[in-house]
Amino acid sequence: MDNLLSSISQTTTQEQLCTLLSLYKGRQLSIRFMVSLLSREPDWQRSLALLDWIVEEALYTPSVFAYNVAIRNVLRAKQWVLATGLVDEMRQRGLSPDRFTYSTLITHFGKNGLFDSALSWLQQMEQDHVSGDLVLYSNLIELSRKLGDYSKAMSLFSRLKRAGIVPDLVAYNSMINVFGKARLFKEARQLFHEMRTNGVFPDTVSYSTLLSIFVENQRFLEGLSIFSEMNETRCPLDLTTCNIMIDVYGRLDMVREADWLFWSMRKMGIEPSVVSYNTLSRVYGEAELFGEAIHLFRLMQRKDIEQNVVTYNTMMKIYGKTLEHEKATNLIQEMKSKGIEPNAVTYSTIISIWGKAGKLDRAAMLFQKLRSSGVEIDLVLYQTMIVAYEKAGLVGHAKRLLHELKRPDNIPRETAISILIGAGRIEEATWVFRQAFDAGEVKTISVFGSMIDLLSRNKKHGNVIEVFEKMRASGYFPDSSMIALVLNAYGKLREFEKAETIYKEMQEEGCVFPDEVHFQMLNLYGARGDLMALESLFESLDSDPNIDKKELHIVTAGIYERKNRTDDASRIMNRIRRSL
DNA sequence: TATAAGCGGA
Repeated sequence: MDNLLSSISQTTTQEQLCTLLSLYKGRQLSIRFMVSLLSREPDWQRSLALLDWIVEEALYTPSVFAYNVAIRNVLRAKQWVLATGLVDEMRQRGLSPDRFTYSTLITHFGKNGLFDSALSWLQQMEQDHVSGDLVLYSNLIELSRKLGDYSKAMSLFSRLKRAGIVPDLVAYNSMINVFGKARLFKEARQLFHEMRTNGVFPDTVSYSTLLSIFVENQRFLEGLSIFSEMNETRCPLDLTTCNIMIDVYGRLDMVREADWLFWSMRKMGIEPSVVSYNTLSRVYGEAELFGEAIHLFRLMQRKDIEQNVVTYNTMMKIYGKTLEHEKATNLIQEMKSKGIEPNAVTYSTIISIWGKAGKLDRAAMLFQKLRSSGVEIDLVLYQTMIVAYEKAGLVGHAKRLLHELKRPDNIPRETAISILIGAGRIEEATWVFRQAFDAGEVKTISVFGSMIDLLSRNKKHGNVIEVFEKMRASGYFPDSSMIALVLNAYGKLREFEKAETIYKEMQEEGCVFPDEVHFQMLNLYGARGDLMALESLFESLDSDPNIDKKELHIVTAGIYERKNRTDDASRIMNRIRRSL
């Protein structure tokens, strides 16, 4: 046997392999041997040949294990159809896929962006009563999170808990981020309680995650209170926490505190990183402490602290504020000479500075050069140039740039769509969106979101639904603001059934809605004149502890009033008085 | 599993 194993190498041809294997025809081969054969085989085509050989020549039914290895091999080669075929084949042989089969399938499909397929495998797994494990669900949650599909992450999290699995610290921390990104702050905070109930204790990352969520949403005061809670519970600070807090203090104009924190980091045993220096520079810049900022920049160089493209971009912006555009320009040369490559941020900063300094020709020339040189032009860079033209009164040039987005050359179509949306160009945005969607180029959930936003603002209800359906067809879940807009569009088109379906479907999936979405559904029932459904939804919301009761009663009573059902309206309002 | 920089006007 060992002989056989060692005589198979990468260069063995298909024919040689068959000849070799035929020597062993009829011999009893152990499962272990076959699996090791399969595992040693990195070439998916040959691994399939081996599997066939095992079946046909050795008259041996491969085990689930052997199939799992073969499936893994073809998946590594991105042979999705073959993998699916292998699962069918194992079923025909009376073998049931186990948790490793599903785990392999789901992780590979998911990591390659085939999210829909990954989820349908998950569905099959649940149908087969194979329980997924924490690792599998965590992987899927992480994937959804990275794609920005927070609703799907919530759905997976609720499935995980329904499967009786207790999430671990990493899973909880992921979900704090998910709820925060979905702007469900109350739910994000509640996770801290749930964690403690399950014996999982929030750590520095848990707190820093929540902290950064508040910062992202400009809720700096809540950030401060999280920070003090962190200190009260004696949760240790680390580099990231300090960096976030320097930022928070800066945004609250508490420069002295930012300064103090930065300079006491070393005493706490935390070495400030380039991020700490960059953040403090920006804080100085915004407080117009230009001397301090420049001093810090030089200090980094004197102390041989790594500087990066962010350091230079921040400094450039500061020179822009002090109207020293020559110094800003010189920084580009200086960074290049140090081997730091300028990026899209560098270019949009300098274009904006030149535009304000009246050097529009210089800005336009640079922009042209960037476009033809293949540097990735992103949303802000493109918009900066448009804005620079507009400010100089060159409206024609600005319009030409927008018009060129209909046929983007070296600009990704998703970027083109976002720019057109930002400029409020509905027709062009819709047109490019359709083109890009048909070409399979719309992969970012936020593009769907901002399309729906724009169309909804302009009362294009039919188009809202069109984009929404395309998004669902791509396997993405809508977030709560999208649900609100879609419910509204269905209502305007008097498609109440469809609205109800979405609302219920997403809830069954385990998505959490803010109160407004529930209230909107109540309104739709009212608009349809379905008072039975209205009453029953009202009752179920009334018993939900997470819903603001006072508002619920006011909204429901309002609906009854509009229907001239004053008795019902006062009945609802009376209940609020009773409960107070 | 958490952190830094660019537009600009709603």
